[in-house]
Amino acid sequence: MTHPTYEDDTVKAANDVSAAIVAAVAAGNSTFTDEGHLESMHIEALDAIEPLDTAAIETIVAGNPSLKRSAEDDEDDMEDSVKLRKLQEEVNNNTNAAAQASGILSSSTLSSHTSAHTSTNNSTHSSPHASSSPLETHVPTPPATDGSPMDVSPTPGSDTNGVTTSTSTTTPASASVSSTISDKKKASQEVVPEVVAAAAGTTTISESSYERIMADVERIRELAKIDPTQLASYSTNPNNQAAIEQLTSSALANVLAQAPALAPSLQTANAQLEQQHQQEDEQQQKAIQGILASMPTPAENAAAAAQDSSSSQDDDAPGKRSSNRDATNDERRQRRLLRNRVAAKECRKKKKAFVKELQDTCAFLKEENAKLYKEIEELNAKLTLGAMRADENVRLIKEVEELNAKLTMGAMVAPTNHVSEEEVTVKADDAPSSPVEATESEEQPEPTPQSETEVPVTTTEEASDAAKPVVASA
DNA sequence: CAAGCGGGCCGTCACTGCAA
DNA sequence: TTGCAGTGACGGCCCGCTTG
Repeated sequence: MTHPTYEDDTVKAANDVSAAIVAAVAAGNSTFTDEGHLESMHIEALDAIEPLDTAAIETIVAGNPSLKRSAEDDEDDMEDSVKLRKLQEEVNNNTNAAAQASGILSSSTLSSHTSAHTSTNNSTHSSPHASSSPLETHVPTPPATDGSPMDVSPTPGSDTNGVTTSTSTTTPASASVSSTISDKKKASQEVVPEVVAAAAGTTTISESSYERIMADVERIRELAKIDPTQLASYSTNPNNQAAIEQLTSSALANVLAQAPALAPSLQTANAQLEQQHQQEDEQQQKAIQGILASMPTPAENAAAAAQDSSSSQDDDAPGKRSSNRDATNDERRQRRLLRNRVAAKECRKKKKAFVKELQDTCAFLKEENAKLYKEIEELNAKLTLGAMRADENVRLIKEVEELNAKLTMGAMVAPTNHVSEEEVTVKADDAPSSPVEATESEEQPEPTPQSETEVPVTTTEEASDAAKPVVASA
């Protein structure tokens, strides 16, 4: 797992220490309970296992339960596995973002800060198998963990559960660490508090994640009681780099997932960068003004004026109209050209900004247009559906009218064929007196689309009943 | 690998509008 | 009227890409 934004030396320094820890574990010194172990370790043992490959390291680490990551955050748990993949995706994203930021900052004086940040990440995110150096076991300050056992905020020279967190100040052998690594460590330690502060002040790390991280840190510290010289000796073997990177990837993903903590620092860096650019522009303007001011010296002006048989007066400040009168034609031309160069630059700059703004506006309008088109399509679809329903209603109404007409026709025919004269007489007595009432009573059972299906199955008697008033009125 | 081509950047010229 | 800022136009140079 290589992070392109990390400075190679810094990564190497961090990986060197981590690799040495892994090597020491592989050599059998997996339980370090006190400082005595440190002194009792043999460098020869480390030298013997330097050619250790990735598979061997994983086998050894897997065989030691105390070194193995807990099941809750290992691949044994499918859920965590999925989470891990997500975290790794976030890591990639954050790495890209950091790469961009680093690329931006690399051109400025802030590059050292950026690289220090990233290197700090690399050192802090190590897994127990490839733990970071005890020289820089700086852990993000836990969010309000009063008296919590997880509160392992690093204090140089302080011990937590008897584990020395900073061998650079407590272990005499640390002096033998290579100067290159020491320089990198110093650079990292200078910036670590900023990151820690940013992490503690601006981000909210979930408790589970924090516990996982702290568990890693604890394991790291247990493994970290190794002579730095041994670490350095192991780290010199390039064959171990791949194994180190592979082993650090898991814990790295855990902590890098909290990378938003770096956002405030990156924003600050960007703001500083913009401020620096403004200062550079101002300096450039001042330089140009200085050139303009220095070009027509009074002596030269006097000489030129004498040649031109014109009066020689004291030169005024640049920009004043009287100054150019005293300058020679060539001087005036040079000054004009210089001003025009600057003006042309400004104009092009302005033009580019304008074009960019236009492009942004165009992109925005395109997006907005697409949204509106989609909305129009939706509304048209709704309209079409409504029109279909209206047509259906019209069709149903017509059908009802036709059925009513049929009923009417059937009723007109029915009395002559099927109804006896007596019934007609009786019914005629109950019939409404006026035709208006007859029509109203007929229309009373207004057929609805739901009742429309019942109309065709109306019996002849019902039909005749419905038609009786009509017959009576007729 | 050299030639051609296109794009970007820069310097310069010419012109316009504004202000002293 | 004069100086100056702003800007379009033009040409030169450089760089990257494509092509034969």
